[in-house]
Amino acid sequence: MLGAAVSVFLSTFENKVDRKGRVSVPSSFRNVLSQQKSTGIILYPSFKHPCLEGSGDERIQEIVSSIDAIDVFSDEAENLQTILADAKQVSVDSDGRVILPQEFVLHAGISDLASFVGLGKSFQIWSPKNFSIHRQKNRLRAREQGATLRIISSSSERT
Amino acid sequence: MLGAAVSVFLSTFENKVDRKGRVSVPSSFRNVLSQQKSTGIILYPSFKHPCLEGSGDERIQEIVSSIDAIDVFSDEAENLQTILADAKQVSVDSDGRVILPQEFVLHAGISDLASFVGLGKSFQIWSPKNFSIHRQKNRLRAREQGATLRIISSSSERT
DNA sequence: TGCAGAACCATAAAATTCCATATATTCTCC
DNA sequence: GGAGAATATATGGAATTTTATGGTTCTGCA
Repeated sequence: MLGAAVSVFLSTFENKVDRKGRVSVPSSFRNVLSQQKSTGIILYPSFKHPCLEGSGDERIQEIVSSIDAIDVFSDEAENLQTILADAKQVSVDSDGRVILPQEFVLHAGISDLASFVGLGKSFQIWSPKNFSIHRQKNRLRAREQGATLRIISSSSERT
Repeated sequence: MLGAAVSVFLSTFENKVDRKGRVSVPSSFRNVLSQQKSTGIILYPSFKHPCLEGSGDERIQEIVSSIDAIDVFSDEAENLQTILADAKQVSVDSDGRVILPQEFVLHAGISDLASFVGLGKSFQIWSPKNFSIHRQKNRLRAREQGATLRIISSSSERT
C-alpha cells in the first residue's frame, strides 16, 4: 500500500464494468473506506447531475442528523429524506468490487466503463462521457472564478 | 545536505524523466516536504498554464475544509471539488523519486525532462521548453508594469 | 429449476520496492 | 591546502507485490 495516504477521496479513476455489473472500487478509495471502518458503500443518485453519489456509510448518519436539525417540513428536509429513500448500500467483495444496482446504472448512463471521482469526503460515479463534459465545464468556470485564490486566502487563517 | 535549508520551495531544478515516468524530486524540495511532515506530494494540473501544481499534502486538508465551509451545492464548492477530482497524491520512493502520472505528463507537455520551479509555499513542474517561454513572458510583463512587489510582513504569519 | 448474488481462482498489467552505479559534494586527516 | 575517504544525489534497471479484471463455482431463494 501507498504510505499512509491522505484519508480523503482523491483523483479520478476509470474502471470497467463487466457483464454482471461488477466494477472495481479504486484501491485508494478502499483505503479511505477501511480507515473509516465502513463495511460497505452508500450510493444514491445525484439530483443535480446524471451521476451517483457515494460515500462511506457514516455519511448516512450525518444526513440523518442534518434532517433532525432542520425544519421537518422544509424543502431541504425533503431533499435529504429523498436521499435516504433512494440510497442503497452495496458491499465490497474480497476482490475490491461492488455491483452497481441496475437503476443506478441507468440514472448515470453507465454502460461498460465507470469513472470514480474523488471529492474529498465523498465521491461520484459517472459514465466517462458525461464526466468529461462536466469536467470541462467546471474547469472553465473554475478558471474564470479563480478557484485557487480562494483556497489560499482561506488557508491563511489556520488554527 | 545543503547549508541550513530554508523551509520554502526555492529555485529551479531540471531533472530527467525516465521511461517509466519517474523523476527525482530535488533534494531541497524533499527537505521542505519532510519538514511539513508530508508523506507524499499532491499534484494537479494548473488551470492557467500548461504545467503541474505541486505541494505537500496538507494542502488537500485545506481544500477539503474550504469545501466544508461553503454551501455544498454552490459553484464555488464544485470549483474546489474539481481540484480534488483532478489531483493525485504521488508518493516519494526511497530514492527520492515520484512517478508523474501519464495524463499529467501530457497536460504539461513533458517528455524526458522536467523543471521543478519553487514558488515558496508550493511549486510547479514544467517542461523546460514551456517554462522558458513562460518565464520570458513574465519578465517582459513585469518590466512593463514596473512591478513593485508588495511584500506583506511575513513575521505575522509564522512564529 | 433457474436466477442473482456471493465467494473463489487465475492472470495480465501496473505500481512499488530493492539494488547498482555514476557523479558530485563534503569531510577528515595529514 | 590537498589527497583520499565518506556521503549525498541523480539515474538506470530488475525483482516483487498490488490491482484490475475475466471466468467459474456455489448457494440461497423465488
